[in-house]
Amino acid sequence: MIEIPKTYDPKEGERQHYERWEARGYFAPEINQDPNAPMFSIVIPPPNVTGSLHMGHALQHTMMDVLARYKRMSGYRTLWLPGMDHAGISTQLMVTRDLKKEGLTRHDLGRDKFVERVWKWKEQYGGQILNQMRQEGVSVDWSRFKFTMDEDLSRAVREVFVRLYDEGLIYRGNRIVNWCPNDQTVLSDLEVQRDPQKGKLYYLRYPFKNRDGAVTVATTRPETMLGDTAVAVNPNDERYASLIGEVLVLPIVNREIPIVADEFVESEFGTGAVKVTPAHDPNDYEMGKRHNLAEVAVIDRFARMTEEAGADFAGLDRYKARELVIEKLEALNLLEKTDDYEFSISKCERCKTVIEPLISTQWFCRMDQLRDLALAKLRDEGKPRFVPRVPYEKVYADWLENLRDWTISRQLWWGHQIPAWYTKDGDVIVARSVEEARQKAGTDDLTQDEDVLDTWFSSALWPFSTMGWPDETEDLRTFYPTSVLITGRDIIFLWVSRMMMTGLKFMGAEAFDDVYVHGTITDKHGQRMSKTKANGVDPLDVFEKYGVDATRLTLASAGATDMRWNDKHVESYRNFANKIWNAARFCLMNAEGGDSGDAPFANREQLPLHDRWILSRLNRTAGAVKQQLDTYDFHGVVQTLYHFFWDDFCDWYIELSKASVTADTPSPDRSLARARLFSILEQALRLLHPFMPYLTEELWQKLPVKHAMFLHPAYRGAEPTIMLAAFPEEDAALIDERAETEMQAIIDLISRVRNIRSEMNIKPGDRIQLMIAAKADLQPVFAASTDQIARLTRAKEVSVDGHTDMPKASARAVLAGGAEVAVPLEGLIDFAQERARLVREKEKLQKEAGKLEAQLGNADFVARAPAEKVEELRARVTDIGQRTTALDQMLEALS
RNA sequence: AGGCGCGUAGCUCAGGGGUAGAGCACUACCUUGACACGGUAGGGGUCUGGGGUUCAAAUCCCCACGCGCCUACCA
Repeated sequence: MIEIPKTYDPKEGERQHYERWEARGYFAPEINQDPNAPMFSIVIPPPNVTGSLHMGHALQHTMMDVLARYKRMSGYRTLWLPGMDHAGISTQLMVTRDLKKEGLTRHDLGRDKFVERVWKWKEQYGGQILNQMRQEGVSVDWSRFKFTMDEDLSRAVREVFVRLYDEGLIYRGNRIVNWCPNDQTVLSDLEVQRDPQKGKLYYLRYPFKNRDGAVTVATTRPETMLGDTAVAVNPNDERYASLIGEVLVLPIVNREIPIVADEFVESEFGTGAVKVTPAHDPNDYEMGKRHNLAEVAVIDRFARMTEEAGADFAGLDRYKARELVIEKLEALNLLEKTDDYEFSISKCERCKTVIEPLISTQWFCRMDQLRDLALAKLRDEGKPRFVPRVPYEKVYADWLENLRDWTISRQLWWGHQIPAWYTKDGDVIVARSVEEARQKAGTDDLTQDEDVLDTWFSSALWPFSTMGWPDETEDLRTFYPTSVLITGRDIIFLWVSRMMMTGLKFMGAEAFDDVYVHGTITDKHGQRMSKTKANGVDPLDVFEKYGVDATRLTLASAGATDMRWNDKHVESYRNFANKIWNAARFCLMNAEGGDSGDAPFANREQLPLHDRWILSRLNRTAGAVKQQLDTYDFHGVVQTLYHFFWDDFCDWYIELSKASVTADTPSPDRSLARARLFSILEQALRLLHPFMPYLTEELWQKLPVKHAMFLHPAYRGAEPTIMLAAFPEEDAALIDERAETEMQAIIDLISRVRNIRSEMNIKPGDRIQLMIAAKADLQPVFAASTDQIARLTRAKEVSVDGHTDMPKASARAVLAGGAEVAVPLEGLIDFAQERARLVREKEKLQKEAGKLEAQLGNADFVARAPAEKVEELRARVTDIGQRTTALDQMLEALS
């Protein structure tokens, strides 16, 4: 007898097991000794160096770990590659904030010192998430850990940059961009968020130069009028048709500007005439290009007015300038009116500062060729396969279709400095290194471009840069393309699509076969968890309270849909973990003799029903689990495992085995029963392991079984651990329909008797007598199980025959299929109560029969529904009829 | 403004043309030799509303309402 505590304490094993797994190299693909093993690989979406573990991480890490462990146990050469992202802007902001506390700016330090400081910060605080990840139990290969700023990854970045530049896909240009006046850098469209905003719509009058009157334009940003170089109207707008080509005098600045015609203008909006500020609005910029308009920059990089805005304005903040413009226009009687107006405004995703569109020289990446590669892959091969396919495949494709050039330079110091150098004459040399640049330029007198690359540029190369590209490494040959990417929907554009494009371009193959897009964990009100709202739940707290395994089950069961977080969920899975613990506890308490014999389920035909049944259920479960894992049905697979373990194994199999297992005297039968119990438990633990790594390892190690025997052949010789044991596969030969049907009859019978006990208020300690009447086919089934039936219904006597004459004073029930059971209750039965119970029973049946008969009475149904459907209904009606008749007889007997 | 998703038991969610499901919560009984983080038996839903297709709709289609997300060049 092996004694373990009554309650599972998750903390005990968590650290210890993880350290052992890691130390022994179980996470590395090299543990697999089968040269022909199939491959499975995942690269982790690298968390930001500034980050700490949140629910989103815990969710996706759980899912990745489930898959990695499942595949590893199934004999796949499995690589889950971990890493971290340098997170350009976020990290630079973090360190800048630190400096501010010391009263310093980054400029006080200078670039080199600042970057040095960021590295130091990274060593000290960065990557705390990595230790938190260890707690989650993630089976990542830490020996392959990568950081996006590692030298090898930086080399890949430069290589890609040079190749794209040489092909003309990367270029430097002067264009309107999103500028963050706070972070002092350009941002890509994807790093800008649109927020609804309550503001005003100002109607400004611009007088004609050569005639009386004025044209009124509407704007939300009157301060930009100082930079206007035209007014545009729709060419089909009759109101303005005759005015096209006329000249207006821009108030305050007194610049002469033309009225131009452009399709872009919506006649219905405002006055149908639009002021055009090419230097400060993306649309106006495009219009300016179309009409050859001057670009007058009136706002600078600090969102202050420039000299160009005029002496009264120069140096003013953009919002102060707005007030002054309005003031001046009012004085000139050129402000027609002001309306309240709600619109959306672009903000910096990081610091929430309002973006200022500016014309600036930046590096851009042309996306057309890359986009076409990705679209062709999707169209021709259906790759990547999105799960769920709807809506993500369409979202992905639509975005690609409308892709515009990507602004890849950033005015930051933390990141990959752009591998471009300038000669004194201003020639641009793009090269892999300064040496190469010097060689190309023929001079040493070069200055490197100050800017760094968008963080997502290096992320885009992640699946192959981490595996050694541009070298042709063994890892690339083995693990690329990766098997699946697990990610949230917020980075499909920022990251997923870009990895796909660069993978196709530089590896000639998709970055991953499948993309699984998981749901979002929200707070109980359905709100996104966020730091600013302070509504987040810290996964580490949850681990502490309920254990890692329970948390993992909760997260896995969320699947692809959003889930409102509630500790109750984790609590129920904590209870499940405890249930598993105690089922094992029962087995271990009855361990003696259970380790005898390696094939406890031999001679299958002679096995007791419950043994054949549990084998069938186990194999069915294994089949379902495989099918569900292979289709990323995380929610489904958790349900499957939960119900198999709790309902089938605990509620029925253990209970049905108890008589044999707990027999007082040792016997071959007892040993065999114990061995069978261990066998099922052992396999169940293996099925559960990908989800509950700690608990299953803890228990598996305690089982009195020959552990090495269960290792997957690919790991033969390894120190036994459940994480390298073979994942149970369905053996179709062990699926036993007959056993399941017969077992169902017994379960029904027991449930009905228990129902009688409960409804008739029979005291738990009272032993009852059971009389079962069954047809010839079921008689032997019940007869063979009378001991177990007696045990589970607390009966002292069970008889089975064809048609017993039931005593009048008995509570009775009729089972599906026609078997009847009676519980004689001489002196105990309350006839009125029993009648009421039977009437309720009958009413239920009649309600169902009513529906069925109505359907069968419908000629159309009988004529058009599939014949087997009609047959099925008829059979059900017949069955209900028989049971009703039986109930009537019972009622009659009671009257 | 468009696109998409969702609306199922008090709560959180599965399911998805043919007998409405789970967990939690609730009721009653039970400390039965694994587990009260447990056992047994129950109660509870006209599957948001309205139309349509069909022999049959919670499920498919249309409309409405409510909620959420994404995309966007209406100043």
